Amino acid sequence: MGHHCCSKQKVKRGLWSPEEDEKLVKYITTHGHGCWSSVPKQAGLQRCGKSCRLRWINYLRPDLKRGSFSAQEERIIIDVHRILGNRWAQIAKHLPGRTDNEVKNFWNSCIKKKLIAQGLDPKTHNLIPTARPNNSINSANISQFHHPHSSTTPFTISSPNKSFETATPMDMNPPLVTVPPPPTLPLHETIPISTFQYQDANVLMSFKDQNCHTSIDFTHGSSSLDQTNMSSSSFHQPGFMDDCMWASTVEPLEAPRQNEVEFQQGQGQAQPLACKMDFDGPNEEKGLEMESSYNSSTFDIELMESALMPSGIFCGGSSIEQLQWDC
DNA sequence: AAGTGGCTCAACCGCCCTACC
DNA sequence: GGGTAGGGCGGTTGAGCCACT
Repeated sequence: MGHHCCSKQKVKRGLWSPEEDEKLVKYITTHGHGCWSSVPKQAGLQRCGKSCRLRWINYLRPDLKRGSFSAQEERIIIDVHRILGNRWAQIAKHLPGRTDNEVKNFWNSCIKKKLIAQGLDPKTHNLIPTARPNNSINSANISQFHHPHSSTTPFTISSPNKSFETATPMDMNPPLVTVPPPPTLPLHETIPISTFQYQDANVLMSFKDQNCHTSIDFTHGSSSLDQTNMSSSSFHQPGFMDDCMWASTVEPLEAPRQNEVEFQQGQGQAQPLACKMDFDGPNEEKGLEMESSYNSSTFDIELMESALMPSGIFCGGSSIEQLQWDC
């Protein structure tokens, strides 16, 4: 059964011929697509509007990048997928010229198998407990383990707080730096996550916790990230929240100021929470502190710095910090 | 040469969301 | 509020290709 937009008329299905492609390209480049359901008729095609849309988006668009994925693109897909999961359209937005379909196919045909071969669960990116990776992995080489696809990856575990680099053997969740719990676990703890340079950067954070209450303080040199534009309600909804964009404005202030964001999740299953914050501003050093109170058994924090740049995302040296507490 | 199985990827399917009436 | 259309997106399918037997 076809889509309701094309159920009324006879439509052709299957592969597109060069003639059909030519008709569609000619029409859209001169008229634009407008309403897709009217495109086939206007362009003289016996196709469903939806099919035209798909053909244009996935194949005929002039800004598409053809050819195989680069190592950097592969790394980006893996890193973003680890946070967002199978949200191909979202992942594809980080790869100029690539479509969600392309990313999805590449994942299913290539990356997924690579991860499995390395003993990693492609869904969680964690080590499969019973799996034995094909290649032996040195547990001390955390950065290499986490990003096995690129020796030149910009991601390094290089927290300014050296204690975070003291990792325990990676027998449970190898993609994360596991921090041994302190002898007496404090209910509240302030953790300096990282200090980094940024330029028009995003910070993408995900939380996977149980009954966790977290607040994050941003300090920003002589200016501040204004909290007033934040949609606070969306921060409290369970599940992934990549769309709760915090469109902060950076306003110069006379004195450093802190902003606090609170995340709270109710009882129940651990769920991934993610938020994305956009920062506009010049290169400046910014401190980021996280204060958390928790009573869960596991609490993962992941920070990723990226930059929206035409050549791709993710810039910076110590651009990712990952911590895990095992209480 | 023919058959088979695995792989890739373009295209479709079905569901969901939003806008509009 | 309910129905409908259009668009977006993730999952799935299947044609075509290739390597192997």
